[in-house]
Amino acid sequence: MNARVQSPPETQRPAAAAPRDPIAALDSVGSLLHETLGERVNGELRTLLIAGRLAPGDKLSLRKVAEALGVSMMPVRQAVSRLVADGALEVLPGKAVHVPVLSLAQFRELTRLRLLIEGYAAEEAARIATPAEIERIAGYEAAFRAAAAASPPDLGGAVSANRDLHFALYAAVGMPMLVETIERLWLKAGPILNLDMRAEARRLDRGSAVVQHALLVAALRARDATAAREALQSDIHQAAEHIAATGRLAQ
Amino acid sequence: MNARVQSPPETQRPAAAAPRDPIAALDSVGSLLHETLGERVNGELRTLLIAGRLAPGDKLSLRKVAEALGVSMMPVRQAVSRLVADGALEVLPGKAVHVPVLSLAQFRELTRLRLLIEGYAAEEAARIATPAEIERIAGYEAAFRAAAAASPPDLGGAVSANRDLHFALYAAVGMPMLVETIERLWLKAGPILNLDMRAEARRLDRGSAVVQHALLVAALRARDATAAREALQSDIHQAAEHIAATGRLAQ
DNA sequence: TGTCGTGATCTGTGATCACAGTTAGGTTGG
DNA sequence: CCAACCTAACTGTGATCACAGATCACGACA
Repeated sequence: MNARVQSPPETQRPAAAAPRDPIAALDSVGSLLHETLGERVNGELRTLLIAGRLAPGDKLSLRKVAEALGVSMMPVRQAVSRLVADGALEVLPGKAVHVPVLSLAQFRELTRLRLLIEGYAAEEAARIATPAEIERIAGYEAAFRAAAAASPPDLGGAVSANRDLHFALYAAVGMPMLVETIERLWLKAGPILNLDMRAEARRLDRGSAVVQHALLVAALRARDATAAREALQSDIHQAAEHIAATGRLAQ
Repeated sequence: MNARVQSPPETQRPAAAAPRDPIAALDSVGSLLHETLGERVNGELRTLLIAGRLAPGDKLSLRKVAEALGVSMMPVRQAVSRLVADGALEVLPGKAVHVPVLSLAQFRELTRLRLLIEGYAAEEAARIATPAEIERIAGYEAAFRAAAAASPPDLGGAVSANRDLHFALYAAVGMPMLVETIERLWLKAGPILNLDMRAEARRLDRGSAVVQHALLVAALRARDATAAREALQSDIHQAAEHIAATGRLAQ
């Protein structure tokens, strides 16, 4: 059933006398196009969830999703399994898989975790992000501001820019597992947060997110870790308070 | 493909005139025995990983695992899918699924995340754990100490007691998503940490874990959040340094 | 003796079918 | 007109089969 660590990888290709062999140049590509169908479906559903295109309580049928995406039921099953493991989807025995409906307590817990982990990420990013990464983040900040200021507000664009802004920040920390952890939290929060942002222009008009994003970028440029953390935490906190106030949560 | 939020759940059972029906008392149980085969396999593999019974680099075959557990390949596929989503297993196209071999950098990142999140959990637990929960944790601490002091040391018992101790602490915080997040980190770290603890008695002899565990329990009883966090972080830090010193990590 | 080629075997992936349980809609009886 | 039942459709789960790619070992050639 199991075997100990096999031969080390450096013995894979025999040492050739040629200074440059074309084989070695080829095997760097090709790793990306080996994307399995299940992973593609997984990415598709993941995007829908984070973007708030799937609302809490929405029901999905494996067969319907499979038909809509032009694949069989198997890849969908694999994708849904992974999302259920992440808590992004739920499946009760005998019932259809559905997007979980968070209770107020669960949403509050989710927000506490986001404040802790994403706050830490902002702190670290302010310390070690490269100038290029900071400017990239600033670009998304500008895009978000523009989407919010447009009339009528570009809600879909704001959702995308907001996501890009945050994850560019987290990626700048250089901790892939941290990014994965945060993405898991977004998968759970996305359906509520972004469905709301997509539905209501008021939150964008008030501009609290715009303000905090600007403060964040300024803190990054000033290498002020504390200010960066506080700006990001304020962004999360204010959005969460807005959601909690709508009373759209269960219980 | 999707439908809006359906009828609220309070309409599920028609309002009966009877003050107490035995049916309502029964449907609280039964959720546990409705365990699918895939979940059982998932739990089985998860236990093996956290306990360090599967070493980094170990290869698993879907068919072999299925045969060993007496089920078909399908439940194993589902379980492996979930564990791959958690990063606890890896599957390269065309190759067998295997336990990931962490690089030193990845292990350091994992440790940083554990210090942040589990440290936070210890802090909160010191604040809100009930006396009963603290005594439960103290019981596991005693079991760990006894396993470490035995001659020869009860390595398997120490691994179990250590796991029970930590997760009793985290459960006391009352944040299920926090526990899930931590469990995901343990799934990745377990194969290295506990394989080592299982193999080498020296770490138990030196007793650094015993000391930190005792400090942790004392801090919990004193409601000293800072001391609890520091004791837990020292426990994690010292174990991680020990692992890093062995040089068993890749690259 | 060393090295390359080649075929059998094993790998995960995907599709299709069968089944038990639930859901929803239509119909019947009051 | 309303409620209860009953049937037909739909749900996820599990099993079985087919397939392309990778691995490994044996054998032939230099």
